[in-house]
Amino acid sequence: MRTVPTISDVAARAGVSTATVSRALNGKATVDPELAARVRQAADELGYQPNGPARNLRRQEAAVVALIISDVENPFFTAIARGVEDVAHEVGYSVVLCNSDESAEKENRYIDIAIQERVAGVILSPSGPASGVAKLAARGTAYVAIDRPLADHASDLVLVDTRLAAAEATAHLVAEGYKRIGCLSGPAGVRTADDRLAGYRDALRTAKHRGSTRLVRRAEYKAAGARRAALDLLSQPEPPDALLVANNAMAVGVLQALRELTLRPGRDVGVVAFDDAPWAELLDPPLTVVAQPAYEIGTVAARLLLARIADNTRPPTVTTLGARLIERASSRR
Amino acid sequence: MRTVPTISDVAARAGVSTATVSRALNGKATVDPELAARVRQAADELGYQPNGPARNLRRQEAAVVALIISDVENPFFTAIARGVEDVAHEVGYSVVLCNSDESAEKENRYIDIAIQERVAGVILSPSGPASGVAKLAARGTAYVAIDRPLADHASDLVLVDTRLAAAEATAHLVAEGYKRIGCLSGPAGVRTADDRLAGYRDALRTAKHRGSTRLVRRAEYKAAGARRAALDLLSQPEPPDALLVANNAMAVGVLQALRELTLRPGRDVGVVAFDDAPWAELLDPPLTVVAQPAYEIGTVAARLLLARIADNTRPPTVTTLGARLIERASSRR
DNA sequence: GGCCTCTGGGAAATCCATTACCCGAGCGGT
DNA sequence: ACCGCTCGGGTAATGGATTTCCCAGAGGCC
Repeated sequence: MRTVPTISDVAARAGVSTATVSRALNGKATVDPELAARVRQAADELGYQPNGPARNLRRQEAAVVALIISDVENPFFTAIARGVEDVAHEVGYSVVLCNSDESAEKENRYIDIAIQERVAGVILSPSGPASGVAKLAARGTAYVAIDRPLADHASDLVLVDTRLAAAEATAHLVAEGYKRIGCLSGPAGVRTADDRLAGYRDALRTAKHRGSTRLVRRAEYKAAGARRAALDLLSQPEPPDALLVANNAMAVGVLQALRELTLRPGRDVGVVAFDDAPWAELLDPPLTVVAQPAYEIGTVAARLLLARIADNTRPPTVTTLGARLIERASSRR
Repeated sequence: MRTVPTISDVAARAGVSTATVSRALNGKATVDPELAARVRQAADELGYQPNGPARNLRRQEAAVVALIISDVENPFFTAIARGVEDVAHEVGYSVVLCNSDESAEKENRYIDIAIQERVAGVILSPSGPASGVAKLAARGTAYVAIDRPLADHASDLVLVDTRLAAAEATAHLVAEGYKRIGCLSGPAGVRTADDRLAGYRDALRTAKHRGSTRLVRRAEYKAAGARRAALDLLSQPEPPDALLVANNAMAVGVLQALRELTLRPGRDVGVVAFDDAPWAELLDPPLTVVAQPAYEIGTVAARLLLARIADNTRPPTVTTLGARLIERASSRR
């Protein structure tokens, strides 16, 4: 079992002190260039890699940001991850991605780990308002919430105006002549789900449509639950003739249900779903979607986080991005 | 700026030594239950969270495994991530997900970070045979390669018999009566891409079909390149009447191209693509796919890694999983 | 009762990089 | 020639948890 070289090994080999090695390797100004070169060479020859834990222990902070998202398999969140990563890397931070799976428990576990590892900051999509972020705040760890707001208003927030987007999507269905527009949203208590439902209701009210609880269902943000809910909605005596679907995964379930009932999107049941995906336009008919600026959410959140890492006393901000309705044929008769 | 409680604060409050606090909190056998309770209470009251870097420094290892994948946005890899996570969590390890983006440079960067942070082990899908894993081996860090083999045979490998799967898929197209079967594979040098192409050729040979380089194109494992390649392939004088497509993202590009050329999958051009996705059966016609056991790759790799963390002298193993052809209508005339 | 063993728990060494502090050499100014 | 300053670089303190080593006390045995 070979032993890993430490900074003293490098120092010995270069004939200098460990302090000089540290300064040279971290590019501190005041090191003779020739010495610095000798140090770098010694480090290379030994294959020296600084011991991260020791460095972080001393520095009291790791050049790492944690990104806690609720579903790694959802393209919306992976696009956010890309945005965060791109910005973080520019300034030498690494991103570790943690999957909370919509479970408050896993989310808390990852928050604890983030605190223990003394990461520089955390970006998270909180599973609920009673989130473990309080611990981050208590600790003074920088954090930014995305996609869903937090009960407290102590930190930065990056949101999408999802209520407005839902209203626009619904208004679009109204304009296309659908009469009994239904809504399939996520779990009660999940803010995006509540907002999308509220936006749907806003638009119905504006259009003087009669809403009905018979036209609304809520389910997990997943395909299976959405499929069951859609089957249920559509097999009623007076079924909806259009559906607003609150996310990508649910859209899959809804489209499965339509297929099982041999109903055609568009002609038989208008469909608009949240979140664009590469395959949405490959469907027949192509799926009308509300495209959320996922990548941008990531970049904005990352920049806010970096600013907050630099100065945690800055006042909290709320950034609200717009979503864009992409009209395709699934919402046209 | 409040100061974070340390183990000595807990020790003082519980009226014991730091050694006892450490033992109590880590569930070591030999601590008086009453004392242990007092320690736990003190820790709770102070909101004590052990300092990870300090712990890892002392332990010389963090209870973390790094998973380096080549594309976070590819459902194949996110499914693997789930598998790894599920197994790792059972035994108290955390998983950090790193996205190498098919770039050897980013991959190397993440390997360096993994080494520096002294993670317990690494699971990675190597971008190429000349991968930075040599550093892991030199360091004695446990690692497992997935999806693609490594030049050395020094560690565990979890693969899919992708050559066989490609041959089966091609044979299926032959059986369905397609005559000029083309192949769209990933970049040369990427092992999965080479294997899939080889399997395709195996099957043509077996079926006594004449292959032709005119029927083969290679592109990045992404939609855009695949779209261009497909347009190119299909606008030749004697275009293919069927295509084997080497991954999920490429399938999107191919289907876009078919749509642009108003060619219908199945009837006009048979299509089989690697990787199943929830939306594959929503297409019209539904897409025939080669479903790789992604989740299982993750669980198997994680278990191998844990075994190797426990004992790095165990002989290297190669696990080859099978893929399953799911016949849908896109490969039927 | 005396001696040995076993057990719980404390003191202090340890992990390794960073950095505060300090010292000596060299240089310019008078 | 001397003083003071700057600059490069060494010494040693530091961060916080774990773990080795050792001791005191309890209990068992003859």
